[in-house]
Amino acid sequence: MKFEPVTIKDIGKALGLSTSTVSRALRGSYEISSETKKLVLEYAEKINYRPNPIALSLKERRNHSLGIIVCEIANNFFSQAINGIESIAYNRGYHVIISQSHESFERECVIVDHLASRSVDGLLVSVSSETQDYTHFKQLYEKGLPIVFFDRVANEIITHKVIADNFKGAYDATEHLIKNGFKRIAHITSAPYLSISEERLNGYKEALLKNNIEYDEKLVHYCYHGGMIYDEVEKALKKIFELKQKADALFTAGDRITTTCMQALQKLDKKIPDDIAVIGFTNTNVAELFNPSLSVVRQPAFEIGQVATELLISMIESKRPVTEFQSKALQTELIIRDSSAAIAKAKTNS
Amino acid sequence: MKFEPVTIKDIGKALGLSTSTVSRALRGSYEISSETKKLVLEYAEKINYRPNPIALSLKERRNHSLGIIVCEIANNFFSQAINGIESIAYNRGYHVIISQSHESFERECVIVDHLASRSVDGLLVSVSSETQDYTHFKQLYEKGLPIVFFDRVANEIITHKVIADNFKGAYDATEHLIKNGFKRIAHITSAPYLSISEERLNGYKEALLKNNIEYDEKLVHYCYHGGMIYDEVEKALKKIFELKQKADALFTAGDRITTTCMQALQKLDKKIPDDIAVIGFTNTNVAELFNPSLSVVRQPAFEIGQVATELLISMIESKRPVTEFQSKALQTELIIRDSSAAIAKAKTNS
DNA sequence: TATATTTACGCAAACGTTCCCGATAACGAT
DNA sequence: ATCGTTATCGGGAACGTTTGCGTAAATATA
Repeated sequence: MKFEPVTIKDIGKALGLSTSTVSRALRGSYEISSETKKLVLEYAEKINYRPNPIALSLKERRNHSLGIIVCEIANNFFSQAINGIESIAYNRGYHVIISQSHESFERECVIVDHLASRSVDGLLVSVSSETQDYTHFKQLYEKGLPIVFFDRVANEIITHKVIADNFKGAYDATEHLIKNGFKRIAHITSAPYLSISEERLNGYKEALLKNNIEYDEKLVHYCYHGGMIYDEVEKALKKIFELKQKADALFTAGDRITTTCMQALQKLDKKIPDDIAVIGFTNTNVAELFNPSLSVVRQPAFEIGQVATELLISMIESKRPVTEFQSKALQTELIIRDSSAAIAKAKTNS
Repeated sequence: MKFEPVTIKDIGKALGLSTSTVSRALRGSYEISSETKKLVLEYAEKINYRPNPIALSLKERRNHSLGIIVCEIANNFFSQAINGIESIAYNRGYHVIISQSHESFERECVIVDHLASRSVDGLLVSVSSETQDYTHFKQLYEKGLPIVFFDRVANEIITHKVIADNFKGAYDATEHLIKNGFKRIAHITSAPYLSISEERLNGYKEALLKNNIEYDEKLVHYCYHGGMIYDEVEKALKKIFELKQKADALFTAGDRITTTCMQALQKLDKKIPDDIAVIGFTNTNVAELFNPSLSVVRQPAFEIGQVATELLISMIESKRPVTEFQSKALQTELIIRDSSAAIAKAKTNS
């Protein structure tokens, strides 16, 4: 099928004008007589003329579109972040092109190559859980393609970064468990080299330290696929339950990891919070419907998307090369529900 | 910031060749000597040349990109459908541009206008819950822009359509409730003029009819914003509970409506399934974590996205105008859990 | 009346690519 | 020696738009 749109040339031919005159008339240039302008405008309206954005892109060497790279759309945090991105982008006249790495480094490379070869003006990136090497981003970035990282950032690339305050979120969650009497707190997180994993692990450690609980690395497990693979999560949980010194609580770091853990715990027939208390990073909006209702660390995903997009667009539209970069950390929200409630035994201790 | 990419012209200049020769060499044309080819290829590789997709689009008058219009990404059904769309699109060399109508007719019109003005080769659409007028689609479609509808379709436009078998899905869900002893089955659905609402309502009615239960329109409520507005859902529920002849079960038609209903029921302190049994259309993957675990009608969202995309691409790439159109209905899956369990009282009846 | 200024428009280049036409040279066939 | 082939490459138009420059006519100024 072919889609035959009307061009500025067609208008010129129909009205006996040159393309330049038509172009200027449409843009309201002062050097076109008002009658001609009116003529052109009316005719353009009549035949429903729309300028060809591709031709414009070629001419202006930009696209008015932003590329987004995330691991997965079907993830509460990212879908909310994308909403934030979109809300800003559309107001500023930018399209948004979303790609999913599906937590694969290889796919991420392909996407970056594909996307960035001049079909977008800038990139909003949350790296895949497999990504340890950032040269594919670095190359483009050094060539002048604006990139802003959010959530999972590449620390070695000097640009704007927008994250949740993962350290504090993890600290608060862990301390909340401690305050409720739990002492053996397991931690299941994503790949260790991810920025978010490190930040959250540090928050977890710091809370233990401040409360005089020894850090035990046997309680920490990494899911290299960010919770996307059920077996990986179940294995981690099983190891935790096999410990001689039993764990009494679990802090999960990641949207997908949290929900997958809940599923695995259900399958393993563990009672929450009696067998194990749970709190986790997640942006699901149905946490209160869970059995038991789920305590969560909620990230300001929408705002993160917004802030990142504003920074990216400011980079794109900046005349001079940008030299000052921001790293923003937005506050998380600790929402206490039943899954982390102090158990009877623990309560008597407090 | 500016992004200065290397062009075919740069290669030509560096190698003392014309742009045409370089172009042909890169495409492996037979009329270029193998030495020249090798020279060009190696140099292109060295400086990491990438063809400018915008220039190609202008020349070939196509974009290799598909526009997606859905109400909301943060919706299990749509995010899964988009995954299906993407899986096909990327394999066929198409980009995907996602836009959200947020259930607003006005926004939908703006998006269609913006997207379709030649920045995409085709459109995959699930209309907003406010949409009753399809002229914005019809205009573009008649001009030759390929459009495939999925989920919420525009029946008056003759093109490919891909949906779940909503009639059967609703029929099965309703009949399941009836078989479990429920007789006063309420139905909360989206806007009445949406294709999915009508199809699901008909399935619901048919199941009642086949089982000799009178249809009572007082039991049916429409949420014109597809469950996105909490109050709308709560109001519908309250009306149902105010009925003299009490409802004993609820069948919800829509991802967002189902989860919002669950939240409202919790807030209204209703016990499921004792006060009211629940089954609903939803693609959430945490239904078994709910309290109680939620019985659902699950749509093959991923496959719907895939099939729709294949049909769209076949339209785009068809040489001759397409005249034969398909309407595919994929089977839903009924997953029984506790929220629709026969209650003790009902059980004795059976 | 001669010149300067304004008004209103057209020409053509440019963005990066492809591809139709030629053009040139080498070479074998006549 | 002439011609037709073949191999190899370049010129230039085209895709749709913007924009610097040129220029004709109309008007104002001297």
